Formats: sequence, C-alpha cells, structure tokens
Amino acid sequence: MSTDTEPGRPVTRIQREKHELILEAALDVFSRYGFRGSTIDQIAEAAGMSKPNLLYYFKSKEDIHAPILARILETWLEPLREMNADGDPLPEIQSYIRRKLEMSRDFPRESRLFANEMLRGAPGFHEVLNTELKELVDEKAAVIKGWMNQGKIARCDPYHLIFSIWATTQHYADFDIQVRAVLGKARGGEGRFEDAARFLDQLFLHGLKPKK
Amino acid sequence: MSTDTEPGRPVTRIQREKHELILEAALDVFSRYGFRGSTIDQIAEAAGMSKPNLLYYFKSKEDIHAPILARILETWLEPLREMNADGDPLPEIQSYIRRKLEMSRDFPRESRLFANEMLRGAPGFHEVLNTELKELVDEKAAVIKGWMNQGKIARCDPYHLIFSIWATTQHYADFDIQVRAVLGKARGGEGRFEDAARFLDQLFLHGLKPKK
DNA sequence: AATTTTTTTGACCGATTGGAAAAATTCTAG
DNA sequence: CTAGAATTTTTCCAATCGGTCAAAAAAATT
Repeated sequence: MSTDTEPGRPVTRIQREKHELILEAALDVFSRYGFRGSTIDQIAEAAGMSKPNLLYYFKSKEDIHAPILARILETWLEPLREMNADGDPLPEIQSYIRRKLEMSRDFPRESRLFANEMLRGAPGFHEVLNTELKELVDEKAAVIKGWMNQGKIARCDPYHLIFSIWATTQHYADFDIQVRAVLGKARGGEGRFEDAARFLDQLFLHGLKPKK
Repeated sequence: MSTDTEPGRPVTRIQREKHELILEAALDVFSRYGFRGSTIDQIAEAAGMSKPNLLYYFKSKEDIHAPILARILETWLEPLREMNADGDPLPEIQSYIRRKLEMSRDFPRESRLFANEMLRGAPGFHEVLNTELKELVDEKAAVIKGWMNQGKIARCDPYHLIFSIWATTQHYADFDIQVRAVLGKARGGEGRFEDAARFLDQLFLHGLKPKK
C-alpha cells in the first residue's frame, strides 16, 4: 500500500523525465517573463504537453517556480564559497571572476531568472538574502579585508568589490541582447566571453591608469 | 471644429496632469513586474482611478508602456553622449561613471524597467539597439581607443569597458534589494552610493593590485 | 490475459485579463 | 444659465488566467 499517491517527488522513470522536462521548459519561460508574466500554458507548450498534464506533475505555478529558484540560489553562491582565504589573494579573486563569468556563459537563463526575482523585490527569499547570503558575504568580506591588511591587495570596500564582480559578470547573461547588439556580428560571437575575461582581468588588477 | 477628438496628446491642464499621473504609476508597476506581468487594473489603482478612466487617456497597455520606454532610452544614453573626446580621459570616464551612478540612485525604477525589457529580449526596440545605440557606442569606443593610443589610459577593450560601467552602476538600482540586504542596516543607508562611488573610482583607476 | 496503477486528455470552473460602449457626470465657454 | 465638450462611471464582453475533475488511454504488475 502506497502512502503517497501524489507524484510529488519523482519515483518512476517517466516521472523523473517529465519533471526535468517541465523544469527545463519553465526555466526558459520564467527567465524571460518573470513569475507573474509567465503562464502555465506557456510552460506546458514549451514542454510539449497539455496544461492539465503538467499540473499532474506540479500542482501549482508556484510549485514549479520554487524548486528552480532554490536550485539557482545554491548554484549561485557556490563560487563565492569556494573563494579560499588561504590562497593567493589576486589569483583567488581572478578565478572567482572567471567562474562567475563562466556561469553567465553556461547558465544565462538561470541568471536572468534570478535577476527577474531581484527586480520584483525578491518576494519569498528576502529572508535568505538577509541571513544566508549576508553571512556568506560578511565572511568573505572579512577575508578580503584580511588580504588588504596584509598588503596583498589594494584597500577598498570589500562589499562593493563583490558587488562589482557580480554586476560585471552577470551583465553578460542579463543584458545579453544589448551586449550582442553593441558588439555586432564581428565581435559578438562566442569569443565575447574571452574578451570579457581579458578585460575584467585588466580592470580588476590594474584599472585604467596607464603604466608609466 | 476640433480635428482631434482623441485626448492623444495632452491638451488641457487636466489631461496633462492625468497623463503624468498615469505614467508615474505605470513606471512603478512596470518596473516591478515587467510588461506582461503588469495589469492595467494595477496601474489604474496606483494612479487612483478606474480602469476605463485610465483607458480614456491611453487606449491600450502598450500605449502606456511605449512612451515610458522611449523616454528612458533617451535619458539613458545622455550621459554617454556627454562624454567629451576633448576632455581629460580619466576625469571624463570618472564623471561618466558618477553620472550613471547618480541615475541609478535617482531613477531606480527607470533602470529596472529597462532591465526588465532586456531580460525578455528587448522586443520592439531591438532595432534601436542595433542602430542608434550601436552607433553611439562605436563612436565612443573610438574616442576611448584614441585615448589609449595617446597613452592617456591603459589599453583594454573599450566596449567591455563601457559594459562594465553600465553593469557596476545599474547594479545598485536593479539589485537594490540584494545590495541593501547584504550591506545591512549599518552600511545600507543612503551613504551606500557614496561608498560605491569611492570604490568605483578606485577600481576603474587603479584596480586591486597593491601599491608597492 | 486480467487487473491495477500511472499517465494523459477533454471538458469545465470561477476569477482576472485587456478593452469597448454608453450613460452619467463635471467642466467650460458663451 | 445653458449648450457643448470633456471627463468619469457603470456595465459589459470575449479571451485568458490558474486550477479541478472525471473519464480515457497507456504502462506496469500479477
């Protein structure tokens, strides 16, 4: 006798597949139109099934959205967690930037979904920002401050440093259309991420002041 | 005999006022939920009037959205237009950054509405990006390149430099909730923009490499 | 093959959506 | 004050929204 008749968590092969299919389609839709701007019909069509069929696997729109968002939050913080206090400061920061940039390249929809949530005021995970995220950033800001005290990197506000890394890297996912439009066909190809990596290395290491 | 019975463009005092009132309310709503996620009812309520009354002034949702977006586009490009090829390179770039940062501080809703449009792929002003915006950026990138050739600023990709300025400054409007959450009550007050300005000056001038 | 379970479909529901139409009201100019 | 214009409200509509339900179809189990 099964105590769980709901297909809540994937059990059978087909359930696992459809769950993944739906989440994939939902990521596509949610990342473009945000939660309110997306419809279940849209997601169902993108997943190649009917709306009632989709609702057999996820019993509400929120139930589709929540797990996607939760997974993104974890993925998003991982690179920062990996920043090692015992490593060489400049290479640590550089590789953090590189990792974040790779995420914008490889998971642009995730980045846009996250941005969409921010734009509407992050309802529902306001708490996560104020606790989990803040604690992590506080910790890493302290690490960076330590590096500054050792004279390993220039003095600056570590919080705004982290913001600037987030901003510059996520820009290539969130404003992808603009970036590609401005770069044009010549420079707008896949090579743009390597160009961006090179530029960000220069910016964060040396800034714009010319070497004399 | 009036040839224009439609209150398309404001004519009377009351029309000018209501137009402005509606656009103001719509900016609030659109900037949070995007075009698709916003409803006319929401905007009407925010403007303190009934939906049919609002539709007397703007005959469709698109008709409210379009002028707002058009105005933002112009406002957004103005600071870049003001970057003067004959000025001192580093101060020119610094004041461009400062101006953009002030816009994030003073017009955060405009920034978020713009970001929302980008996220959904900028339908409707794709052309503007590929022509007007691209031309302006091309022009300014050439100016920056000239500065590099004169040895006035360090060599780097001028396009990605502009992107990084856009990204770092707009971040404070678009991700405002996250920024304030991470900074906490102590550092998250209005002073955060001055802190950001100081940090960005450091970053874009000198980067992170410590002075020896 | 028969039965049970899982998956899919179609028909439907009340609420909300963008918007139209017309009546009712308010304002304004003569 | 009154006629005409401008503004607002009331009522309404078809389409779409998120979601339910029962029946049909397909799989899995026996």
